[in-house]
Amino acid sequence: MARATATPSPGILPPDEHADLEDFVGYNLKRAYVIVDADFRRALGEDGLAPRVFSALSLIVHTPGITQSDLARRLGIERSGLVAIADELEARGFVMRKPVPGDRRVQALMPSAAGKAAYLEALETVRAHEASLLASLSSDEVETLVALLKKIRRIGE
Amino acid sequence: MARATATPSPGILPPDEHADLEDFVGYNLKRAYVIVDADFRRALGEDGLAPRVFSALSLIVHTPGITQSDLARRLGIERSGLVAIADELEARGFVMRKPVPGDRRVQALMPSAAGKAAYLEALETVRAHEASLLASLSSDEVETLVALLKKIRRIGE
DNA sequence: GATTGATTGTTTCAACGGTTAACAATATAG
DNA sequence: CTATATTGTTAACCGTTGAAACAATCAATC
Repeated sequence: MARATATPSPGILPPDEHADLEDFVGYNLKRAYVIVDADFRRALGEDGLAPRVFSALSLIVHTPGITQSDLARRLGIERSGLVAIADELEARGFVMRKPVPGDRRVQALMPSAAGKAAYLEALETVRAHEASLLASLSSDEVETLVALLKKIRRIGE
Repeated sequence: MARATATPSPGILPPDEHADLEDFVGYNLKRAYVIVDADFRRALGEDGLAPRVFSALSLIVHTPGITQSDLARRLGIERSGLVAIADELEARGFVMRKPVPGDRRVQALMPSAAGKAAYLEALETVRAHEASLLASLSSDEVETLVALLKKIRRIGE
């Protein structure tokens, strides 16, 4: 732990090195994210749903008829970025773009039966893999971790 | 919050919806990471150090003479990806590639005085911004968050 | 009812971060 | 000496994201 005292270079390094890279939330967040993200992709396989596609499908299944703009807002991305996601979901036959009577601009995203089934299956797979990956954490730890992450999320409006 | 009961579609949705998207560690990790990452870049400005460059510089300052391969391992990326980072650091005059007597393959990464100064300044900036961003979390909460994230990091070897 | 201003979905373009695969130079083990 | 491994590097590629523009459509205001 003590390394500043042995530094041969001029004393530019401050005595209070309390805020190392290892102590930054951002750095640890990134490193942890990379690990969990990789596990997710491993879980859903080579040509399975990517994380963002899974997230979109989840919201569509839970909120049938949601608009692309609304979905983008909910996911925190631009609506231009959501087009490719909706395209993929539609190409897989999991989601349909249905015109809305009142407003001819929007197209409601409706999950198909196959979409719902695929979602539930992926859900179970992801859940199992995440639980297995995080086996070294107690359920209490996971709970507080999620709570703290949600607290950070709440900062971004 | 009760939405399954009002779903007009056939009862494919299971009664135990405990594992929603919002409860996944991966999803919350990603969302929180995006927020903190954006704050980091905002803090260091348009043409400031990118997170990964800052991380690399930090390790070089704390471990003068570190090898590119070692640095890549420490950062959890491929050594091919580190070339661009080292290039940028060298172009900014923050780091020098110094040949090592014993082994003519490796080049030790040495921080310049400007590099050390730039690091310390960036360090302070990032620290202040992160503290301000996470003001809604107590120092205890930040501490446990970092501890939990490190626990996840430890999973990836 | 015509005009102004927003909103929606979309395309195109660029940037970034990262990986893989190859390569020459060099080092190490058998 | 010969095989094997490692280092730094380049080149090509992929996934994610944002920015900017656009036509179609809606809402509000005169």
